Amino acid sequence: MSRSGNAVDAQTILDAAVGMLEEGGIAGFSMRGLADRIGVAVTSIYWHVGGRDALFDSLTDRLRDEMAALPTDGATPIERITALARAQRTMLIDRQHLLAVANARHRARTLFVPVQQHLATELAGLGITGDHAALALRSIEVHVISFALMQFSSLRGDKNDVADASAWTDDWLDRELAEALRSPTDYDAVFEYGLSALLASLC
Amino acid sequence: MSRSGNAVDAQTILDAAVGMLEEGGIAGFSMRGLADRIGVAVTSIYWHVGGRDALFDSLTDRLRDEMAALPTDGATPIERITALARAQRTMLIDRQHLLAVANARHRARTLFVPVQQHLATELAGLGITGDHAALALRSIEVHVISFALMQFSSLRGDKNDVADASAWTDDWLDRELAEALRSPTDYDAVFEYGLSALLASLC
DNA sequence: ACCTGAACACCGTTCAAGT
DNA sequence: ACCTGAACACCGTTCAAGT
Repeated sequence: MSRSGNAVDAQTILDAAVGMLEEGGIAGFSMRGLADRIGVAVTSIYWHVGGRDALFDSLTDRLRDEMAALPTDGATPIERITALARAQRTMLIDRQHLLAVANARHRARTLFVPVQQHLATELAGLGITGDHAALALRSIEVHVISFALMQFSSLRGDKNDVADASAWTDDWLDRELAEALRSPTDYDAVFEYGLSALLASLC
Repeated sequence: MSRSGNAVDAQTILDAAVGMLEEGGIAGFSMRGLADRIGVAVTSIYWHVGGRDALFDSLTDRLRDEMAALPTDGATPIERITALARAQRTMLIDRQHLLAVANARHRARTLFVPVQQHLATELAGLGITGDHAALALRSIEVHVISFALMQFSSLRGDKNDVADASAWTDDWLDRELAEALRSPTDYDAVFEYGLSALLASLC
């Protein structure tokens, strides 16, 4: 419908898929809708990129490759690790819907791969190697990715935050705590809190 | 099909839904399939519990209520917090599919509600109150839940662990680290590592 | 090599009709 | 009050047929 030239290749299809996902999320995505958006029969998508699963896998691979260029500046190893974790988190939140796509394919952790080697180098700079390095690396990995995953998920259902919070009446043990728990979660603060706890345990 | 008596009420339907989810996961669940399993017309489910979303919400509420009875033994506040976090994590892994259901409704964090008050009490015992307590509480919350969510998701796509690991050749900077990263993630160890880092930052 | 339409086997949901 | 069948508007995927 929306296209005039007929240069339909895998890249064009993937680009259109990203656009569609950014507009309506994973719930708003369908093979048929994607075909309409490109102006082609559904079946032609199957020829170029395969089915839904294959398409989602390709999008995941694309996002993973984009993650290779994340900035890693900072004076000390700890600062560089922090910067890397923050930058990746920002990018994942930015690309919420693609993260959801990776997760739908159970491949969210794949997105961490390009960061692993950088992180291993920084850990080595701190004298952390072997099993300990592997543990630290994976802790940071899970913290960054699962956190983004959950934040994304929570933002979509923000009414629940309020509903659940109604359980916190003021006459409960700590008025300031009750107050804080009644307002929506400050994900940035919670992320930083967990990250610095993880990094502190390294030294 | 499978029932003879005709006592079809909301509870029976929810129980059957849990059974169906345990067998085939969220992907294997459908309203029509559930109706067949009970031996009733699909539309009768709509009368008793509402549509798919309402049904999933009810299952989430049920699981949330079950979380109220988690054991909290330990000599010190830190030990009791640790025990609580571990017990909840074990239960979430046990009920993987129901956790996935809650997540599909963007209500995974709801599952933490029954634990919140216990945790707040223990934090108060450590002299932690107000905003700091809120931050600590939510850090533990996100750690427990998002971790279980991700572990569940990863286990379903375990082939990726191997595929991604192929990037780790031995001639890379740290042989022992490469070795460790090539084998599948020990989620228990990573969970404990992150949890103790969080708790250490409390004191 | 590329694109198509038709068909298959599914979905969730609504609603008028039954008892 | 409870349950039904029919119908609507969707899905993803396959495959033989076209050019």
